[in-house]
Amino acid sequence: MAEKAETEGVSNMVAMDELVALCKRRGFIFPASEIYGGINGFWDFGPLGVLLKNNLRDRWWNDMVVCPPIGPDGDPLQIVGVDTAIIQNPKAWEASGHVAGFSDPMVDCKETKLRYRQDHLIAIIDERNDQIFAFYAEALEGKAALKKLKKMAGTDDLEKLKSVPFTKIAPADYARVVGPDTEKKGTLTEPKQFNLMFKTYVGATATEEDKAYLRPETAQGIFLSYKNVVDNMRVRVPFGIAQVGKAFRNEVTPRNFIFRSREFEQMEMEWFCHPDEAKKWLDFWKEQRVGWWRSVGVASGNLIFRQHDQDELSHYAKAGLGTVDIEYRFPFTAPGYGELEGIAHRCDFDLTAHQQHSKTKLEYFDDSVQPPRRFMPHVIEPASGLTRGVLVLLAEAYTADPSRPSKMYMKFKPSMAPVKAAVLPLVNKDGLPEIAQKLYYEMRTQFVTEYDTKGNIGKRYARHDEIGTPFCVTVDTDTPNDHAATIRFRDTMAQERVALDKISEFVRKSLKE
RNA sequence: GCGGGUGUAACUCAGUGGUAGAGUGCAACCUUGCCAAGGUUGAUGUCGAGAGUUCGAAUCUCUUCACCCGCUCCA
Repeated sequence: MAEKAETEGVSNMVAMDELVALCKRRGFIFPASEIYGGINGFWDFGPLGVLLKNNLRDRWWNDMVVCPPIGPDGDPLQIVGVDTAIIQNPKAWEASGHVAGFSDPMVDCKETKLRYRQDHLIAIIDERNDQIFAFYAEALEGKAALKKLKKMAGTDDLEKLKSVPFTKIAPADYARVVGPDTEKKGTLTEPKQFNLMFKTYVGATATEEDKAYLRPETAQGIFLSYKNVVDNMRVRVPFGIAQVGKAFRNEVTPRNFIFRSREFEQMEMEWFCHPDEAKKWLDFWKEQRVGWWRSVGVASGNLIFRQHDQDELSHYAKAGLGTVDIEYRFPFTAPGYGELEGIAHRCDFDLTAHQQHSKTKLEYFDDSVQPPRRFMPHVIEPASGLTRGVLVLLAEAYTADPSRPSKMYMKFKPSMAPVKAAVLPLVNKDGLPEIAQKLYYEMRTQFVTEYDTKGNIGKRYARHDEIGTPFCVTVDTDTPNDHAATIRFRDTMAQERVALDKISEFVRKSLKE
């Protein structure tokens, strides 16, 4: 990957295996259940990883709920937070479309070993000899497809061919089907169901009637609590409800470290607004969110917007203004990009669905305008992966530097860094530890600070480079006399001498940037 | 799920049937007085797991698990 990235002119891109190794070695992220051989698609956050994740989460929560942005009208937006149950009434997932839509029947080709989504295929039926050709919808337009059709049909006359969705073909007829990438008949297997929702059982008896699901997205919990929030919290449309929490998906193929795992964490905010204002808010949140990612230290050049094509839109977004993704240039996608956050116009899909299924009125009555109006709010949803965000921060921070002993350092924005400062006595004697410890006791009450006396000073700097500590405070032999210590900056390795009683303030200021 | 690859110490890896190794890291002490310096000492492995072949398996066979790459999937 690193080589590929370099040839494409992408500089400073870390190879994933190096990043994964660092994450393990320095306590960011471990394979889950490793002593039992691991478990596919699950990862544990180690001591540093959880600090990093919490920093990102807290920042999001602060910028969404505690201190929401100023809106287009110049007033602060109104956003409240919730923390809903991971397991809800299973009917909620029927209403949301996940029970039906969260499973994609797939067919495999025994000949070519390729796999196809059944609903992505088109069947061309040759009525004269009962042959059926399966094609990828988009591949049908090519000349090669035409050529293949003519060849297989044994004639140039294609008038007799009929096209139907492949889902209409009964598996019993698959023996007559020629797969998309082969010329043989009968190589496709029966469709297999891939249900991406985790099932569980509520109650100790665990019968089919007790079946429930682990949420595949946190958003539904917000829609389910929407009525309670509106009824009890004096919120007025437009307003938002935010939530951070775990979600679970039985991904077909968990891949790329924590990028696609089966248990992950989402940061989602549902913004409820009048249908006529959806466009305005979609544009607002789009800019707001990409700006936010920049503010936590992601370089603009590694972020792009990508508008979803009509046919890839989620079931809830088909009718609306679409979905735009904020994508990041991950090491494994470079020079391309991978999804980090989706900003979707969910229309009134969810509230309407829950209103129907639950028979509970969810429409909003707005009497702040003349004449008063009743409507189902539309939803603009900025939904990002916290877990993916952590991966972005890690990939973004990894900075090669052959000139320093560690050969690299983690260039976290100081406010995101797991450890903000380290207090290091230059040598572990001559009264230095006592002074350093006193300083450490003061600093640790304000931000995550480590105190380290082990090994020579170079080794300690190197270790803190690897975990991305932005400031190392070194108490040296002059300190007892001048009551000052040096602050060593991670990114430049430069040093600045600062009075002991000003050091906390110095670090605190730097963290606000 | 399919195909290919990998799996040996915390990390990187050597070890092709005969007593499990190196470097780094880690721990202790000494030395050291600002960038992984030096010295002494020390700990760590069911060689991913299970079964088989063999007098004997890290090594050969089978099964399984995990990770990586490709396909597929990714609300």
